[in-house]
Amino acid sequence: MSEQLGVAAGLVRLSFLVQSVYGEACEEHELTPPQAQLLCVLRDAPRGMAELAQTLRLEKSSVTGLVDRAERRGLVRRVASRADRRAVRVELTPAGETLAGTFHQAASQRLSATVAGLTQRDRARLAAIASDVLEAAQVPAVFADESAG
Amino acid sequence: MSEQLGVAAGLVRLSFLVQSVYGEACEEHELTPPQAQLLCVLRDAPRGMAELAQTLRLEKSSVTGLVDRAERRGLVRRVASRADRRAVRVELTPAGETLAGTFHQAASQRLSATVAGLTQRDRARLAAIASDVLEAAQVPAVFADESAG
DNA sequence: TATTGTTATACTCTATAACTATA
DNA sequence: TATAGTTATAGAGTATAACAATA
Repeated sequence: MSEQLGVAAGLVRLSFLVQSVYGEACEEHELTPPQAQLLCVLRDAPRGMAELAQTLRLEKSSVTGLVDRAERRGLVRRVASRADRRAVRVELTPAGETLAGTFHQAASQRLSATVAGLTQRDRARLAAIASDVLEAAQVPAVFADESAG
Repeated sequence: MSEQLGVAAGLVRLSFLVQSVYGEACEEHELTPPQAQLLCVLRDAPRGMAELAQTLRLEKSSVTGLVDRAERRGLVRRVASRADRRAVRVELTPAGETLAGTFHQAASQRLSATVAGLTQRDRARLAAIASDVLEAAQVPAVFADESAG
């Protein structure tokens, strides 16, 4: 039995653990974490480049490169907007949609396994507390929920 | 009031939030997240390169570069081992020690602020549940605890 | 003028493969 | 042979600054 961590250290270490598990799911699907994030965001709906920059917390020029590489791999495509001739909408290709779905499922399973040792009650508490924190922080939904909840 | 997330989505989104807050503390101190992690690990004790690779989950060659850049910035230094002439020990310089300390404090404060909206009881539950998960997962301590608890 | 997006550039981070030196 | 660490190389990711095109 190790000592009880403070909440700050607990959050940091837990987040590194989660990122590590998420990264394993990425490797399994030959995705880098930023690419996986991109696909997961686009699963919800197509986005413009500026919108992606805001959601992913990146500079516009970084999004250009990220989308370039995903497009080169056939996972997303740029579609010209008809309303605004400056703008593009980035959307998943069928291959990207499939990959995004299987990735999301695999990541969810790995994360569930990571907390499988907790009691049912503690898992519910963890989910509830996380929801509270996220709601207060107004975080963009960068990973979809698919719980029965 | 948004819906209650499932535990997998809650963990992923929470971890992105925490990484983002951690990243802000990094920027404030002109550190990249991997550099900050390196300093925080070395705060505990000097380490060999192979040991660092394991703790940070990086290849040895990646650690070489990370330590190179930190050393160039005067934050760490390589000290030849006397027991094993192949080996080096990486340790914090005084400047690195100071920076590591103020970074850790700043990050802790930001994280505490992030969960300040929770009840005292929920914060304690979150810390306890995180401890349980981390203990089960055998995670290396990449961010020190300095709570009273 | 403001916004959308790209290009040019530079640096950090990371892995793989091949290497040196020591154990 | 195995281990500790570095070098060479290549690619992803990121930011800043400057730019083009459209609103």
